[in-house]
Amino acid sequence: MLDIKLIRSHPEEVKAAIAKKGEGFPVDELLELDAQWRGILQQVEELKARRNVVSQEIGRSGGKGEQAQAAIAEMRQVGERIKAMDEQARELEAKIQDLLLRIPNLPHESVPVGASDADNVEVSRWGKPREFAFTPKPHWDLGTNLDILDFDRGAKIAGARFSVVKGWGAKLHRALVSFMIDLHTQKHGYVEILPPYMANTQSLVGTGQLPKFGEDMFKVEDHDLYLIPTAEVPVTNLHRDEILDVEQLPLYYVGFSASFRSEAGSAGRDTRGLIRQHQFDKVELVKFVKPEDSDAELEKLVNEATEVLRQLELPYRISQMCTGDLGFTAAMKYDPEVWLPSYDRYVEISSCSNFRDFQARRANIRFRRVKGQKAEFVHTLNGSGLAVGRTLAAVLENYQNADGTITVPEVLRPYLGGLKVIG
RNA sequence: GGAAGGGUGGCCGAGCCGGCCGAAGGCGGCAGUUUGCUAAACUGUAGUAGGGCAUAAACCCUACCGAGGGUUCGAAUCCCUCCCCUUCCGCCA
Repeated sequence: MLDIKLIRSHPEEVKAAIAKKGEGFPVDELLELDAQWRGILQQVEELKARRNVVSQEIGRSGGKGEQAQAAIAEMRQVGERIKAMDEQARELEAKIQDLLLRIPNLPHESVPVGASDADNVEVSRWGKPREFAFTPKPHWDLGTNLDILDFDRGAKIAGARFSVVKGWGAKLHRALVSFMIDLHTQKHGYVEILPPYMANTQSLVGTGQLPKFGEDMFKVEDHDLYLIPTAEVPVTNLHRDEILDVEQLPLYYVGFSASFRSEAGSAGRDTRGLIRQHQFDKVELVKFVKPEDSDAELEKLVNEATEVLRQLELPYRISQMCTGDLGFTAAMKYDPEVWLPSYDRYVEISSCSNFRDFQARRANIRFRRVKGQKAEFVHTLNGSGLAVGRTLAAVLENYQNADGTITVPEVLRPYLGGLKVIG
């Protein structure tokens, strides 16, 4: 959410910044409603001030006598007007609030301007895609042949885009989770969080999934609950409506959870394998920082997320999202992408964003620099560290052998009882 | 799911037969006084949000006692609905 005061004072700048994201927004309509609201507010507050004064007089006089009776009759009229105007003001305010919640975040000044993912900028590469002496198989074939992935039965149980991970595959998956969480807690100083897998409307408004993107989630019937599309939601909302001590910052959390996405609008894309599922596990990094630190914290976050790939020795590159590909909530975003032989290209395996105060304003997460001073909004950031299903796919494909077996990456062996090869 | 009791300022806690209650008192906070330093004591001070207001300070107004409605000239206080917490019972991993 943007600051309405910023929009009032710099409407043209706001419009221009939104346009860079390739989106339009009725800023003028919003300002018109805002002006109406303030007009009514002034009038109704005057009436309330008068009613307060007169009511006190009535109280002092005991409500007896002609004068008091007249005052009571008059205030009854005033009360009617107040009620009607309050209703108008409420309606306007609700509209304004709804509009504010639908305005995208403004891009960071430094983000390259572009229309789509075609204009994203590769900022770095690490490792080299392996040259296979044989034709590499996609992970869905490898996994099925080894009987560690079962897509048919996943479909039987729950439908398309669900899968079952089995035996050494499940163990390898669990090893990846432990490895990632251990790395982030032990080396990067994150606090481990196991959050609720469902969240209420307010939480989803806080991180920006609602009100605009309800269709992308699974809603629980008869409850104000959604299956979380990412641990970002519960973990960021840990501090909703809180004022943090400045000494607490920066706060680093590593949340682990399943993530549930309806994938509405992705029909026909990535239909094979683990790449695009309705449910996948993810290790998520979330930071709460002081505003002046968030730019540097984003760089650090990308480095922490990709440390997983370096230790797994998986080749990757980092793309910086252009203004047109930032999405609704991000001011700046880097996507680490892992090399996937079956796709013959780099595939997104993480997404690291700086939201600045966009989420903090929605979720009302603040901090106080000095006691007695006004609280300020924190900046929030998050990034996958990493998406576990995609990492599993990348490990299977990049570590496959000619005979269809999988070599276990060095760093994972301690988690698998020293196992060197699956198959 | 059933029964009972609760949700008041940073925290504890009074008020709850309607008006002088933004709200006693205590703790904590902040600024002073005293003191070689600390502690203690004493004095003073202090909520949040929105609007007036394009802007700093000041000032004024409005709202806020879990949330939303209602009654009333006037609601922390009365009525209704909902949410949350605690305890007991039932059920359950």
